[in-house]
Amino acid sequence: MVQSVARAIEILRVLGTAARGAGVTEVAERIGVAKPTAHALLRTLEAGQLVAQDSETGKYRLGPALLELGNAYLETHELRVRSVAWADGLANRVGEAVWVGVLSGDHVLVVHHAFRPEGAVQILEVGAVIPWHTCALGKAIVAHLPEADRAALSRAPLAALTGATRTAPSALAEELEGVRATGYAVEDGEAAIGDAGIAAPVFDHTGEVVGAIGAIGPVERLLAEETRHGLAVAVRETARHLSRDLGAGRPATRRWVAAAS
Amino acid sequence: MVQSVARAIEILRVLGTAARGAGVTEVAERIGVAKPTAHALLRTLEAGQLVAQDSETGKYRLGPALLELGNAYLETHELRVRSVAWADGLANRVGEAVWVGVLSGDHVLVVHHAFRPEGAVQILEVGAVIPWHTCALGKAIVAHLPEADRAALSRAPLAALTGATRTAPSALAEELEGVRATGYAVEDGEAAIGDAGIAAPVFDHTGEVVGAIGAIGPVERLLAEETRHGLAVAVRETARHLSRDLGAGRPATRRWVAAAS
DNA sequence: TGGGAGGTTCAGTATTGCCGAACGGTGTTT
DNA sequence: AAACACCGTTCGGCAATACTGAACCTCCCA
Repeated sequence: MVQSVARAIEILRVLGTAARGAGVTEVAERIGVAKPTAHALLRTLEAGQLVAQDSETGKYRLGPALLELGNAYLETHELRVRSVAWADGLANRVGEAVWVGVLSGDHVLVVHHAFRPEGAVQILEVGAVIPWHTCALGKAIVAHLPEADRAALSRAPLAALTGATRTAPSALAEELEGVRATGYAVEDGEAAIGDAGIAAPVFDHTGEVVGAIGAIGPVERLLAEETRHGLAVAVRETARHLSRDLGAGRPATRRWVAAAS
Repeated sequence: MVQSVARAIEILRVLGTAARGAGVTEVAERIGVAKPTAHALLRTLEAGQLVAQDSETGKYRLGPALLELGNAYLETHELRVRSVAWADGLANRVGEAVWVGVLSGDHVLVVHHAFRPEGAVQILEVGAVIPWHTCALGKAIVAHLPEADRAALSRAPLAALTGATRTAPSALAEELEGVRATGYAVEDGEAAIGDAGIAAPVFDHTGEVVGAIGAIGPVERLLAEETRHGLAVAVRETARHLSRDLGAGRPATRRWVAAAS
């Protein structure tokens, strides 16, 4: 482990959460180093355009190179690249916005967002992060993780974002069991009031979950009795096709192939 | 300057250009360090999720945290935040896609993309980078940079992306003069054949250029004699309003206010 | 005009990161 | 089938390198 690099990464995290930027002194305090140390690290990051210094206030903020690197991450991301066509198709088929997400720590990271076909103004959510237990994507992924990983994630303290958020490990374990049985996960206002989601897991050629794909929208449209089932089927089918694209099929996931063909 | 951090940043750059990821040995060679050194740096970056290791091939690629940080950069970016509403308005007014960009080194970085209103499938270009001299956004920005910066950028070797790309410093200097005179810049198939752009500079409260906003689309629609002028006016007006939003007005940029009001 | 806060520079010290050599695994060649 | 070559990884010792305390400068505020 390289100490200075670890500290530099901490600095990026600090600047990412400090909306208006942060000064050398503040950064030094937050990461627990002397002021000149923080300064040297910041200058190095600045040279690489990972942070930028406000010419007036002297405060530091995140830099443009991060956006470039984030974009490069997306372009080299196997799941994301393959999912674009499938996500657009699904969005057109069900008439809702579609998200593709991966697990990053204990959060879900949205790596693709296909807009709702006849949508008005919609904001792009690529790059957004959501606690795994509050969204359908997260539950679909975690339900299919190896036992050990799943247990670790369920043990950690789970925040309640709305009154509907489930935080009890036992209730979640039960719900994940249901996800494995039906092949899809549902969220009903657990991350934001009124928003719902239906998502299914995506596997790669080793048979491990690599992410999930799902539809997002208002509770009224997504979870209405008459549409809900059809939507779940469409999402699940798309997830299977996408998994096949990624090479899933033979070893641990034969059942998917059998069901899809 | 912290050596190890600078090297870590180099590694990110290397991984960003290596489409299929890179191994320890390759990374070590590219940045000119011993194999164990590269390994230690990679492990540290991996702990911070800035890179991820492929569990099978052992190769390293960029990690999800970069997308999160890139997103955080966008959300704290003054110009980007303020431009969202103006860009959408402009896109609706002129019926074309609208980009907002900033200068990052000698490239333009797209920080916002408003889709064309009645557009079919459009891919999102946020995070994309384009050489400054091949796009309208870049020319609009560079034309209004301080003399010294402008000279430095024009001196550097300029790549030709299409047959229409202007690379001669003298021709560019003349064009930039024209940009300053008219208040907007034009691109005609200089980055990609058939694509055109019209952009105007955006200033902040200090009177310095911070970026540019412009319309993008096929040459036939954008540069047709009958629409071209109206489009230029709309773009320029939007840029002025956006500049005012950022506090531009009194000191060095009085002329903009006078013209706009 | 004085005080204080914040960003920046400097020089010394020992902590820390770097390298050479060696290990274990995998895929390829002979 | 055995030997080879390649790659990611680990270890230990040396010294280069990065961290710290103290001081400087500038700007802002009282």
